[in-house]
Amino acid sequence: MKFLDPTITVDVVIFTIEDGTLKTLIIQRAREPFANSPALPGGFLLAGETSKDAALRILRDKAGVDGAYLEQLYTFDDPSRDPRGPIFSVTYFALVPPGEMTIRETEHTQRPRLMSAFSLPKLAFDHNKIVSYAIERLQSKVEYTNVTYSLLPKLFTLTELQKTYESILGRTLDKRNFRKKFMELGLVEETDSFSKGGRQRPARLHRFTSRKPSQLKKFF
Amino acid sequence: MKFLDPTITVDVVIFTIEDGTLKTLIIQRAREPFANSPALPGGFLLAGETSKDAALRILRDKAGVDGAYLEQLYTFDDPSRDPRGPIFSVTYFALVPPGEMTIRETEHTQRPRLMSAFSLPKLAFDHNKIVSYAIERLQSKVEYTNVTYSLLPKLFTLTELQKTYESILGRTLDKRNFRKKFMELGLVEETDSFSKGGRQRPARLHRFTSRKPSQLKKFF
DNA sequence: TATCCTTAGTGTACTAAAAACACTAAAGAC
DNA sequence: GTCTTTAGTGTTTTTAGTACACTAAGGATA
Repeated sequence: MKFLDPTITVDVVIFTIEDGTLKTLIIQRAREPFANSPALPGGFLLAGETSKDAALRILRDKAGVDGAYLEQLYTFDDPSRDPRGPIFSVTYFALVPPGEMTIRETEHTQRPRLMSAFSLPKLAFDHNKIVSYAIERLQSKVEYTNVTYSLLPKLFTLTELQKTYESILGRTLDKRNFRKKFMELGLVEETDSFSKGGRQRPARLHRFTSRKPSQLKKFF
Repeated sequence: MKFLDPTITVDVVIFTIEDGTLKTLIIQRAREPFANSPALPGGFLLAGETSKDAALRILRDKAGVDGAYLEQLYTFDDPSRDPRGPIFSVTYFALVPPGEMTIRETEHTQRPRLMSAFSLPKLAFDHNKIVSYAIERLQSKVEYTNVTYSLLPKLFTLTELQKTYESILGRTLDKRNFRKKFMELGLVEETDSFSKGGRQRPARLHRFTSRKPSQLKKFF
């Protein structure tokens, strides 16, 4: 009876909102296999690291982000997923507020960029599957929890909040019902500040009453 | 830069219903670490196996079950979870209809038995955490999908169906509302058979209209 | 400085789903 | 034949969800 310890990698789906669209950080692989293919940021586990440590390291190195929301997604281990042999990928997804990423090239990754999560090109390995899985998870999370606080700046307008939901769920929501829900549930509260710089009526800025994950009965 | 490939184990939370209670298969470890402690059935990955293969093998070897519902849960890798060092556990949960298990001892496991999932003793490693996680997942699955077909025999009474839900959710449900929901959603259908042997009015036996997983809008 | 354009902000009426609730039916035990 | 036990069945009330249209305020422009 032979035991096998497959190699372990960690891949991270890093979501953010840009131009009202849900986007994911995609890099271009510098090396084989799948050299020059677009792929998720990821890498091998280093000695002494947990998978979460590795995910945090990838977030820091490739996106310049500390303290983002991070959640384990699934472990992919189909033997055909990597031509080099059986390689387990423990996957995570991260949520980063708009504009907080500092995208950096590294030795093995080129041309890191944000791409629309819903219309990605063919990615290396089984990375398209991983992204689909992450979107699915994000969509259901967003309907039953307050995680969106980690996709928005500290202060935001209710329209920005709504657009964030719409860009994740892929459908439009009713403005009045949306606001009613949030105010009734006490998830957000008014501040005394207003948005500036638009060429229209300024919008009141709001903040989340809590920036800790919490489960909710219902949502949309 | 050193890469590390931690050892990979697979642990399985095997649920079934016995005496109207949600139970889990628990074994007693024959060896260190945690010799003689109760624990989840599990083991190391064999050469060429995926984690799912290993979970199916464990189900077959320890519970004598083929073709049960099986779903990956989470990958636990806290460095302190195993005194031997960093060992990743890819965990699964399985659903087995009542009476379909053939519990077997194996070389490394003694006294396999079903125990109430909600009142387990202290288990080896982080196995209590794994069970909590599995219960949580099962509870939410049961509210939004038809997975319970895999916890019931082909033919069952509506009372058995309701008791299954109640034992998983840990609360009682209204008989009329429960039946209405199932019939309206078309999840179960009547058969011409009736339960026998009770000392009361026989109950009509029902079956699921479909035994494939499907998502539902709402439930309980 | 008046008008226009754009986004902000607000409440009510209708519809659908969930929850609460109590009696009759049929079999076996005694 | 009576008692005990579980099976089986609809309606009403309550709650949550959905649909919907106008006024407000600032910047741009003529």
